[in-house]
Amino acid sequence: MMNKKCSFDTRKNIAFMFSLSEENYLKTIFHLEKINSGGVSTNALAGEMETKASSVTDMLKKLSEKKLVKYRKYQGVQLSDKGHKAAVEVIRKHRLWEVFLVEKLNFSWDEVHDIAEQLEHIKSEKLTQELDKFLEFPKRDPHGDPIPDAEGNFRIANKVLLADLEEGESGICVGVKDSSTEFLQYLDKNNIALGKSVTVVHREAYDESLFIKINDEDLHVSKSISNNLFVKPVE
Amino acid sequence: MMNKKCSFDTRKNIAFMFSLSEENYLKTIFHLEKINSGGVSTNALAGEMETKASSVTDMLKKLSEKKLVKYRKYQGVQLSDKGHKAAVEVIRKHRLWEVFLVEKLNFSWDEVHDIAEQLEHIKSEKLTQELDKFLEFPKRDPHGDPIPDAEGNFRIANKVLLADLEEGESGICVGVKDSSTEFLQYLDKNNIALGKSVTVVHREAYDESLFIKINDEDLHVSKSISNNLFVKPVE
DNA sequence: AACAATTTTTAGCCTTACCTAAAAATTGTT
DNA sequence: AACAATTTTTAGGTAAGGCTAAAAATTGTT
Repeated sequence: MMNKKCSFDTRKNIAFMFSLSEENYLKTIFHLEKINSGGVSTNALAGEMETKASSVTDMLKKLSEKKLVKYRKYQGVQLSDKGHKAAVEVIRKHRLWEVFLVEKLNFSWDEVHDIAEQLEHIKSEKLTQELDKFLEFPKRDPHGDPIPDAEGNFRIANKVLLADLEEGESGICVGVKDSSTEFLQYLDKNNIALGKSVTVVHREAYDESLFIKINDEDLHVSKSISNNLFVKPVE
Repeated sequence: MMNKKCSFDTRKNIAFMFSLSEENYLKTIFHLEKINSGGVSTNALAGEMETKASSVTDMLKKLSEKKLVKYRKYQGVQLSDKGHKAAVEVIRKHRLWEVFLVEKLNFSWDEVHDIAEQLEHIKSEKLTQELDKFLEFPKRDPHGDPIPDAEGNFRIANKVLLADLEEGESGICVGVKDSSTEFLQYLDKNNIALGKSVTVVHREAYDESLFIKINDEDLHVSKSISNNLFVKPVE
């Protein structure tokens, strides 16, 4: 009675691991756990996945049966070790493919998300490893997010929001919090890129906007900008 | 009542084109049309797709409604222009990814099929074009099969089976008919590779085996080998 | 502590892409 | 041309992953 169908291919019996949908849930639970650690609520998950709460409940039961999450009715959900591992693997693939698209195929950083969202579900351990090697084991993706290694360990962190720097402090741009096309293109337009050095010259108390110096040019950015750009504080 | 779900992603509304399953049917119909041109039978399709005839009938109705095939009950099926174009696009992507895996990620030619089977369904025209460019517009995949260009035209052909060469004739190995791991590894073991030159020294009448010379070494191959290796005849 | 508001779950349906079993059409043989 | 064999289609079901609407649990307010 076992059906030979699997998550990505009707024909071949490369039947392993998790369905596309399961992987997307695990990934999203992972991201939501980061934001407000503690259990993730059904509604939060529904919002993030653009689906209905009832669908989420169904899936949580399924993930729970597979021991991928710890789930208690009405009490939200948490990844189990097994689920955490699976989520990190998907994230690793997503970010490696983003590096590939930008570094090798001339994509800009605001174009890669949707394609990586597809590529992250390709099943082949060897493919992931060889891609990692081909890209020379990058530590961050094009948006500055850390790429876990083959064992699932994130090797870097140490980033703060530009908004959190004090007057006079400096940092190197290392990532973005908002990955929307609009924000990324704003950065491009104003010549802000990862790797560049930025110094907070003055903070306008009234609206919390910042006067910054970036690569010797002066720029005035609103709170909603400084709140979405990560920097690695310098010295 | 329209559902925002699409073929590959539960979350994003990149809702275009065809489902994974539809693409696999189109691709398989294309291959079967090559072999014995004329309509493709339901049973042939069921055999090739490892599914049941009744499932095939269901899908043919669906493809027919979408004008991807010409289908008349009990009379088999043929690709329409639209279906042909879609099938060629999938084949183009499959073969480009195979080149990528072998040329850039150190895969051997017998390992790439199953992964390319997944990658061929990734939706992004720009991705396909940029990949083609990155690979420097290859004309054949690692098994010697021709890669259609962006307009869907196959630019090469002119290959015959080694088995069809006469005594004394020569050719350059350009492709394989059987892509099984077993056959490909047999070729590797005997130092037969695409691009190499081969000459038929003598044909054994009884079993149709061939005594050949390949890169200055003598080799005796059975009919079932010579019948699965394509060569481009020389002069 | 009770009641209202909100969140979450349940129950019952839908669609895709499979399946089996039975019916219908086609093909091959005499 | 008739009948048997084969092929193909129809009818009715299943599982995954969605949905809506209603019921149940939790939370917040007085």
